[in-house]
Amino acid sequence: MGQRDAIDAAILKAVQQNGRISNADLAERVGLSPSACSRRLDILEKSGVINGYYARVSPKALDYKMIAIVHISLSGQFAKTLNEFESAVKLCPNVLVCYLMSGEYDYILRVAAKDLEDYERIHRDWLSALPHVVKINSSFALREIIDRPNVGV
Amino acid sequence: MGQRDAIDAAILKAVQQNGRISNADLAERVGLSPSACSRRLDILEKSGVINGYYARVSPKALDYKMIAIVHISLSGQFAKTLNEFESAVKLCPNVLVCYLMSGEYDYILRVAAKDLEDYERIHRDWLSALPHVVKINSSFALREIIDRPNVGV
DNA sequence: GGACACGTGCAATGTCCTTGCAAAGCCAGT
DNA sequence: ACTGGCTTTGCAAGGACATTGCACGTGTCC
Repeated sequence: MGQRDAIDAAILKAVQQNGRISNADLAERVGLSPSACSRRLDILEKSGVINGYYARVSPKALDYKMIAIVHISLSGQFAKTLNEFESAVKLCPNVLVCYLMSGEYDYILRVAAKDLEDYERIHRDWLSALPHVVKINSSFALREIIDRPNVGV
Repeated sequence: MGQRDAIDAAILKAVQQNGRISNADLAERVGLSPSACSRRLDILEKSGVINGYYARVSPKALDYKMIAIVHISLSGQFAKTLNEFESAVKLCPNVLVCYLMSGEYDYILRVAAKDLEDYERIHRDWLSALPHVVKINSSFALREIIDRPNVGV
C-alpha cells in the first residue's frame, strides 16, 4: 500500500490541501489528462491510501468550544484489560483522539465539550465509567495554536 | 457565526462524513432542491463555518508511522514569551497539533515522524530550538485507538 | 521478435453545478 | 389582520465536468 511515483504523491498532496478540488484542476496541477488523473485517484481511493474526504467544520459553529486533554492510567496492561477499555472508549462520541502511549500514562485522549458543564457530564458519565481506570488527569486547552490535518499541510 | 437551522445542521453533518458528496445527493439527503442546497453550502463555506475540505490519507502511505505527544514548559508566561514560541512552532511542518494548556505543562504538541531517527532529527532541529523552552517531555503513541475528524463522526 | 500488461490521451455521453428569475414564505410595523 | 420589504425557495438553462470505451505507445518477459 502506498503511492507509486511522483504524480501520485502530487495528487495526494493536492487532495490533502483541497479535498474538493475538481478532477480537471487536479489533472492540470499534476500534469495529466483528466481521464488518467481520474483513474489514478480512483486507485488511490480503492486501495485505501485515501481513507475518505471530510469537511472541516469550525468547532465553534458546532458549539464545541472546549478541548480537554485527558491522561488515563489503567490498573494493568494485560491485553484483556486494554481491549475492554478500548472498546468502551470508542463508544464516546466526544473523544476525538485516543492513543495507547508509552510513558507515565497508558492512554491520552483529546475530548471535545461544549462548555465546562458539558465536560463535567462527559467526565462523569463516560470517562469515569470506563473499565479498569485508576487515574484520570484532565487538562484544558486555553488556545489552539496549530491544528493541521496532515504533515506539512 | 454558526448554522441557523436543522437543515444547515444536516448539511454540516453530511459533509463532515463525506466531504466529496455531490451537491445533488446532499440536496436530496437534506430535503432541498440542488440550487437551494448549493447556496446554503456556499454560505457555510464563505462564512467560515466550513473551514475547508481535505482528504484523509493513510499515514502509512506517507511513511509517517510515528506519533509523538510532546509536553513543553516555557521559562515564563509573558505574552511576548508565548508569542515568540508560538510563531516558531508554527513553522515546523511535523507539528500537527499544538495547544496552549492549563496544568503542569504550558504546551502540548502532536508530532508526526517517519521513524525514530526522523523524530530524533525533529527533536534536535526543531523542538529543542524553540525559544524559551525549559522542559520537553516526549511520549510515543504505541497504537491509535480513535482518530475522529469531528465530534460524533 | 512477439505477446502481453500497463498507463496514457482523445472523444463522446450523460450528469452535475451554477446562475437568473419569479414566486412563496417570513417578519415587523401599523 | 394587512402590507411592505427581505429572505429563501424551486425551476430552467447553459456551461462545465466526470466517466467510460477505445486506440496508441511503452516496457517487460518469455
